[in-house]
Amino acid sequence: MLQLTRDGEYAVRAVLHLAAHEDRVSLIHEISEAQDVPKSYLSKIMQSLTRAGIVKSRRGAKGGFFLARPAGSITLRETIEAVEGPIHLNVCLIKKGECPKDEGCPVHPVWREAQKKLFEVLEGKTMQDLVRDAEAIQKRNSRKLAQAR
Amino acid sequence: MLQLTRDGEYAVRAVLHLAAHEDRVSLIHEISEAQDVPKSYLSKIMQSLTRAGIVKSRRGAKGGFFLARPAGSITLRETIEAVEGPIHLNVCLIKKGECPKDEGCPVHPVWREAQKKLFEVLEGKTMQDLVRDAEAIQKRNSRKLAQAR
DNA sequence: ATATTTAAGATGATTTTAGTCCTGATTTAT
DNA sequence: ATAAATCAGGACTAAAATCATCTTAAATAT
Ligand code: SF4
Ligand code: SF4
Repeated sequence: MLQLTRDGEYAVRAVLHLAAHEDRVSLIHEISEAQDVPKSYLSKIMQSLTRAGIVKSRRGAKGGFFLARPAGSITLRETIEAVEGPIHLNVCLIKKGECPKDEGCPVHPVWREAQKKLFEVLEGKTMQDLVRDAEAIQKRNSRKLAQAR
Repeated sequence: MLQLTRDGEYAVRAVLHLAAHEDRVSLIHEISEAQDVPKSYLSKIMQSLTRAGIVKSRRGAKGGFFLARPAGSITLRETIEAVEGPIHLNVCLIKKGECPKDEGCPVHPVWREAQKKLFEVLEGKTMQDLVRDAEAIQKRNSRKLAQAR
């Protein structure tokens, strides 16, 4: 359907939450509530993110999740690909020869270009950028609210 | 999975075939063989394309399919959307409020930008362009073959 | 020890994908 | 008129993906 799955969407929310609270560990329960993601589902998402090396976890009391690397080094693309697998807008972008027509196909280069542009956008924003953007939006919204009273 | 479905891929192949043979009607059977698309599946695809006003059909002997409009006015985007429905890279792009968090979400604008870039690419090539590109590729390939002998 | 917290795997309902097949409607040729 | 050709529409299906949930095991702090 050419649309992000819940896996990808939830992964972004979770990593963004960790980036916004980089100073401490966050619990599944807490992320789930704050980001509106089903708890047991989120548990699976976090496992993928951990295996992908984007977040780290500690089990047991005082355990939880935290970023494995600085928020400024984590992009939307890698967060999504950590849970959805590599993005390929069309089968012919998986690898050469995956579509038997790729050599002489005039549409193939168009998909390559489209995917390149998509990646540029998804790699252009780090989690740090997004946390800052969120703060700016918050500020703008409360200013608007103040004006409206 | 953030990937084009067979519907979209087959639709593009079919419309491209019609664009490359704009002077005459093409049969399901013929498109199916030339473009390597299952015949009965293609039949459904052509119905969607007809309903979307991209191709026209004539039934009966001497019937078949042909472009409803000049190849230069048909883009990849509309061909794909004719069979897959409107493209939305994430649910929040479906319409305002579809995701309850969209107002304060820092990721939302990123998806808007990504989709805009995708559309620019998919609208930047018409079927006429693609037919010409295909011819150019053909010429290049046969020249290479001649050199190699 | 015990309470807390993640890891891993099994399970399952629903939807989407990727097709097939059959019947009917329409057009053309004879 | 009739037969042949060709698309239109709908029913049907198998397999995979999506979106979860639940249970048990392992690790950690106190
Ligand atoms: S665009 Fe061309 S190369 Fe890519 S899948 Fe379609 S036919 Fe194959
Ligand atoms: S990116 Fe933001 S607005 Fe879009 S679906 Fe995710 S949370 Fe909602």
